[in-house]
Amino acid sequence: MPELRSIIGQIYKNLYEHYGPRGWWPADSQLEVIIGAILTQAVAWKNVEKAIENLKGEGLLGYQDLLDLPESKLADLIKPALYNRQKAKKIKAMLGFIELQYQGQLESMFQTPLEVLRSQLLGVWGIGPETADSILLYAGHKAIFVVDTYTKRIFYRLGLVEENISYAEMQDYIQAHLARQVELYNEFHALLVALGAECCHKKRPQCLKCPLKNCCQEYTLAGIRKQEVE
DNA sequence: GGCCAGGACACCA
DNA sequence: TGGTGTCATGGC
Repeated sequence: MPELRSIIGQIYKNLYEHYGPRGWWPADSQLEVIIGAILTQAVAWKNVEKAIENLKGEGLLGYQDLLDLPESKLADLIKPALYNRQKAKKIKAMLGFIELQYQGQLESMFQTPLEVLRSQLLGVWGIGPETADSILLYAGHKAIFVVDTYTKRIFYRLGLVEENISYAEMQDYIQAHLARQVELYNEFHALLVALGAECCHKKRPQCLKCPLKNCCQEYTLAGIRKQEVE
């Protein structure tokens, strides 16, 4: 266990003791991480698994296979992941970027300095901050924290941040309180997702089994009107 | 059968 | 800059 400080460290510790190591990202290759990061946009991971299985089942999760695959066929295969036509377009845009900028070489891409590559990724159509950071952390092993809906919701309900905190602010907050280590960022994000998926749903503000203990009581203290909770 | 699930983009004021 | 509509499947 790395040295931890502040309340963030305590949250990490509680979650780690409750869930154990998550072993993220659930993928067999860097390319699979990239595809999964796009597919999971606005969707729980369980929806993505079937789409990934479809691609694997057809033997189409290789770089050149995906590059050659017609967009419409790709859209059909990833249907279970929701917004499939848009996501097919996004995957194609990402592959086009890798092809054009790095001649299809992921190793070369991930040798690019973090801030430079992040900026490039954000320039690709369909790649926003969370998707870019997921790719950088989980495929590129770069020390950057991935913020998602769960992260904001959990820290808001703990009374630590504003409800409408921006992506960059939330990321700065975490990174300022947690040592810049790839393994730490990897595990913490995965643990927050585990908690979020289990009990911090949007319309279920109260949860009796939360391993963070009383975070939902804090939720009422964080400025939420009581009738919205009850 | 309705509702909800790890975003990102376009468009508008 | 911030709010809103759009995308559009599958499981509970």
